[in-house]
Amino acid sequence: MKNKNSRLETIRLIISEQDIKNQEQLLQVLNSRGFSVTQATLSRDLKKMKISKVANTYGDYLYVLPNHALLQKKANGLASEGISASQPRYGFVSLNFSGNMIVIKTKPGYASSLAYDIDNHNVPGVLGTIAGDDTLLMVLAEGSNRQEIKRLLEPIIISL
Amino acid sequence: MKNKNSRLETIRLIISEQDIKNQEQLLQVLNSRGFSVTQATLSRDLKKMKISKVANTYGDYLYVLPNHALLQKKANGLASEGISASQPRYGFVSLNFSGNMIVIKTKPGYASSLAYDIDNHNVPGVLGTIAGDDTLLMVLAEGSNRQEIKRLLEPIIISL
DNA sequence: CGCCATTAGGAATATTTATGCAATATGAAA
DNA sequence: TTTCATATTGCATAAATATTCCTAATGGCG
Repeated sequence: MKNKNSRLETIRLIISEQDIKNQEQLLQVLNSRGFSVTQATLSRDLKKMKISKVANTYGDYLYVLPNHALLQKKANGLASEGISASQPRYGFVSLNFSGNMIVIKTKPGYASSLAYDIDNHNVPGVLGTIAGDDTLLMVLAEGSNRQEIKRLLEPIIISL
Repeated sequence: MKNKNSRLETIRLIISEQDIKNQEQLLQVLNSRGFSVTQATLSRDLKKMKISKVANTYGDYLYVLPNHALLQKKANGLASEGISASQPRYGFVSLNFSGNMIVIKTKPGYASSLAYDIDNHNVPGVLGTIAGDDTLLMVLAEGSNRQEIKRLLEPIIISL
């Protein structure tokens, strides 16, 4: 049962882990993980997360997460002002500032969904994000206060 | 009326030129171009070409070609320090400076083709670009003049 | 030519997804 | 707490898309 956010997060995980070809199937999987909702709710959930169905090489249409990045990068920031998660969400690993940028490392595959969530929160001072597979690059507005941005990001990354 | 292949090609063209949100709408456009078919045929056509519907930044689900790089549209709008499209009809959404970088936001799927184009123009002062799905990051040479760079970029963005 | 296999496509229908409405829950403000 | 606003969700149904079934048209090939 749990709450909506954990359901959304679970949906993202399921979508990225296995081939889901319709909402009925997604419903089954969610049930097996303790979530009980109707197809109507799933339709709304998917729309909210901008999830869509695209064809794979075999022509099967499967649900996929949005904002899949085309590039992967590696970062090597310094860590004096970073965050380390106690109860990491989204496979969060680390966060470091470098110049007017933030580099967030995640477990493989998690970067884009975290980027999606950060984008959705419209954090002031964050001009944009680019996500690879396990690295998320955020560009900050000039004059941004690092502590302030960190304070705003922390609940998004860690909470729940 | 013509043959199937020219219809398929026309569909591809329409999809990449305008925002099509359902098969009914596509049907209208095809009619206006002299093709007369039913929704059933369109469904088959779209499947054959692996076309799918994905959400744009505003949450509207639109048909897109399987290869995002094929999306080529035109950009309009430009502005003061940065450039921003007040009513973004094309891929370009906004441009902002931050330190020695520029962040360009585009509609989903457009960033990489814009990056490609900018790279090809060898704009002096632009060291390199990296693109995600809807965000393009450009790294500028130190001491670059913003107005100068903007002046060089504008025609590229607008003429896309 | 006649015969068969293949392809294309319409009409009707099935399947899948989205939504209007109403009920309940949650949260904020007084 | 009470009240008002907003969010969440299910149910029923609408809308959108896919498919089944059938007919025609086409192209070898003997």
